[in-house]
Amino acid sequence: MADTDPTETHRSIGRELKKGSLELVVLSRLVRGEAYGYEIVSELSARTQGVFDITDSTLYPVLYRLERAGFVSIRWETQNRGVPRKYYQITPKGLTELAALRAEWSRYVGAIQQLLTSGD
Amino acid sequence: MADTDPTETHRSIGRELKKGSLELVVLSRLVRGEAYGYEIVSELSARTQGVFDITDSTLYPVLYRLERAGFVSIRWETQNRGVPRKYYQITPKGLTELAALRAEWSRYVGAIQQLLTSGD
DNA sequence: AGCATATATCTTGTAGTACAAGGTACTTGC
DNA sequence: GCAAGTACCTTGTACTACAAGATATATGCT
Repeated sequence: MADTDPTETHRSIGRELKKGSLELVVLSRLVRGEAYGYEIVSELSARTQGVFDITDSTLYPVLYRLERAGFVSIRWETQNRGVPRKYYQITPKGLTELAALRAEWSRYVGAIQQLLTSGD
Repeated sequence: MADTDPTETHRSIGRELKKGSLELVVLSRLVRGEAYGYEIVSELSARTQGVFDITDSTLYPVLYRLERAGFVSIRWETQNRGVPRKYYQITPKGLTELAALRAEWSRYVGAIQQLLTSGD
């Protein structure tokens, strides 16, 4: 077993940081207007200069969760040219959730900031 | 199967938010001086007014990970009165890691902030 | 003495999650 | 024809926070 790799200290920090904030980010995007999955993936990476870099196999389960909870609604667009697209829109319930997530995020970031700058 | 609970939307948001930032928080605490597990648990909750609330069964695996990676060192203190305490100190390697985690955290928070305030 | 409570550590099992890897379907360019 | 890009979805894996429980020592109460 290759269990004693000295270089295997912290495989990927950012991976775990995304947990819990993905819903917030996606819902926040949908406030600006409807969008489809593939669009969101490439947009997030571009807008954050690659910091928030996710794959489609990460996003689709997120969208499915949001849909199942009633935070987004779906509209299929089978256009003449190209693969059919599944457009997602934020619902009133989703807007409420977004406000809660924003508050939670602020509280959490504030708490960590307080811990990091504890010059006590 | 109780799978269709309407009230089961987002069990606990904060739970997932902690992932990836626990190492940062713990190492940051140890810069102020050595501490033992039970102490850290109660201190974090108090310092953040209950926002960053973890249990000991969450912290101990974290400390074990940090120790295994060489980011903290251990000193047992078997005093006359009370249960023996396991004191943790941050190592030079841990200080380097802390700097990296701080940078990663800043980048990540900055990226999200940018996404949330995109008035475009 | 007996027993609950607080301190302090550790282990096991569970649910949730990001992501790699792969699959399907349609369209355009070579 | 066929590779590459777009766009969707599924399965399996590694990691994680945490509940639940176990263990040991000391103090307070009856």
